[in-house]
Amino acid sequence: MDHVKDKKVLIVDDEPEIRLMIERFLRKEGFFRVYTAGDCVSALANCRRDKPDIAILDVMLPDGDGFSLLSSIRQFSDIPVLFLSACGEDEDRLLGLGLGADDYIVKPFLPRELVLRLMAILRRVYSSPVTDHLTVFRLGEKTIDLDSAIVRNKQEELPLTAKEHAILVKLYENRGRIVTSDALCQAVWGDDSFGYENTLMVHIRRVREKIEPVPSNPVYLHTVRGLGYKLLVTEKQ
Amino acid sequence: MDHVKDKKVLIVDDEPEIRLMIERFLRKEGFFRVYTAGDCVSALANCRRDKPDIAILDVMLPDGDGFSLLSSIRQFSDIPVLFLSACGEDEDRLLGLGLGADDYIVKPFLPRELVLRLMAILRRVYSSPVTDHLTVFRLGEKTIDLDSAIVRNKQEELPLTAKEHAILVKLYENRGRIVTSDALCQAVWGDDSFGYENTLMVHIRRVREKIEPVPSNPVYLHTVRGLGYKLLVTEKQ
DNA sequence: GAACCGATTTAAGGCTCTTGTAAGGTTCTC
DNA sequence: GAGAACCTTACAAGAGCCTTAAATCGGTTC
Repeated sequence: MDHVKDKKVLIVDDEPEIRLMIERFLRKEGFFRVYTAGDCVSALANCRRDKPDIAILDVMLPDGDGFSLLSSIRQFSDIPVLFLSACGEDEDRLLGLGLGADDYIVKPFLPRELVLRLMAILRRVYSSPVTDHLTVFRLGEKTIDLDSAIVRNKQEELPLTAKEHAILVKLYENRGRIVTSDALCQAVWGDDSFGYENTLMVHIRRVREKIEPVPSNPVYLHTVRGLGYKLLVTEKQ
Repeated sequence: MDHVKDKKVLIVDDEPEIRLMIERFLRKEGFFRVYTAGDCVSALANCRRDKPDIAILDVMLPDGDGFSLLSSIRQFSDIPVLFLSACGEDEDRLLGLGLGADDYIVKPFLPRELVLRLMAILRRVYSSPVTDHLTVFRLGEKTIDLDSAIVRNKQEELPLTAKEHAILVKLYENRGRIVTSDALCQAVWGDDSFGYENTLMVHIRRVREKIEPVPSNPVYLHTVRGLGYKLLVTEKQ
């Protein structure tokens, strides 16, 4: 359940020895998807291409500083970031944290501390209660397992399709509150989701077919006319 | 929209000056539920009683150290923890982070950095879409839940329609203040809302039907003749 | 590469409840 | 007491959602 070490890590530092040192240490600890970059340009390229789950940024880089790099990354990604800094300047720390960095380590540092902090961040960011163990819940007789996209009802197992699953995830993340059709479309089809309103209805119907006792008389997946849809989950499981 | 500063903060430090300094700074920043403790025993008691949302722990305490205190707290609570340490010993940092602390600050520190880190943690931990109910409040017997567009009264649940919901949201955003009919119309029908004054009245009546004990004698949704309407909310829930 | 199969989308007709309108009533203000 | 501001009620229309079936897409198998 602790897939922290499956995460992709990007290391950005201008000194090759440091890059290598960190990379070696991470790999020794069990991280196996480690990328490195020596400057802002290749770091940005990597972020777009490999979509790392976390980035370790040096403040000092040949073609700019880590802070402006972070700003650039933030244009298209909100991955957590850990800053490395040769100088322990308080101003730098504040700047980094203010920009939305998740942590700040001053060189020289213990590799072990870096790993601990890294894992602390990864756990925090990627193990939100919703995405972790809470994605199995019950609706009356049925058990909805979003981890494996299955609806269990006594013996039988109904698999959820991709769209059905996406809809239920979004609704479950906002269980108890209304989710607008727009928000649902966006969750399912991405930003360019205009025009899918009708399609959404059809999928909602399919979801109801699987999770509701009587699909035409929904008691869990409610329609709120003019506002959106709402998933009612009585108790946590 | 960012209810980070509504969170309860517990400060544990043996030096009263430091406690006071941090408390003052937090209050200045807008935190209004700040508790303090000078030793492990009272800190534990506070955790059980006031259930803080985050704790700032000093490592050195008169009746034990912060790490064992954290272990004790972890027996019954998984609130995020930020360590303060006079000594910048690497071993201590590792120990704290290994125990599941969320951050580690070395004295002396800038108060501003402490607040930034604190808020970073709070945002990370408590900003799951499910946990922050923004708009649930009570009016006498009834509970108005704007997240799910429902008025609860004992057993029964009265759903709000889209227009009713829009009106209540606008009024709630300006609770205690007068909202002009124009502003309400705009909130409900958009910029081109001229000519809906009468319609608004009808909807106001419908809202009153749902939230007022006696709709014809409103005590929560007041009319201010010549000016507009006003929602009276006694206390947050 | 053709045939198949499930998933997804499109489309069209149907239903229901929200909404806006309008008309008459009430209360406040000058 | 007259006019303005606001309330109340009922009802018709259509927006918004449902449902179903057929068409299309995308991947897999032979």
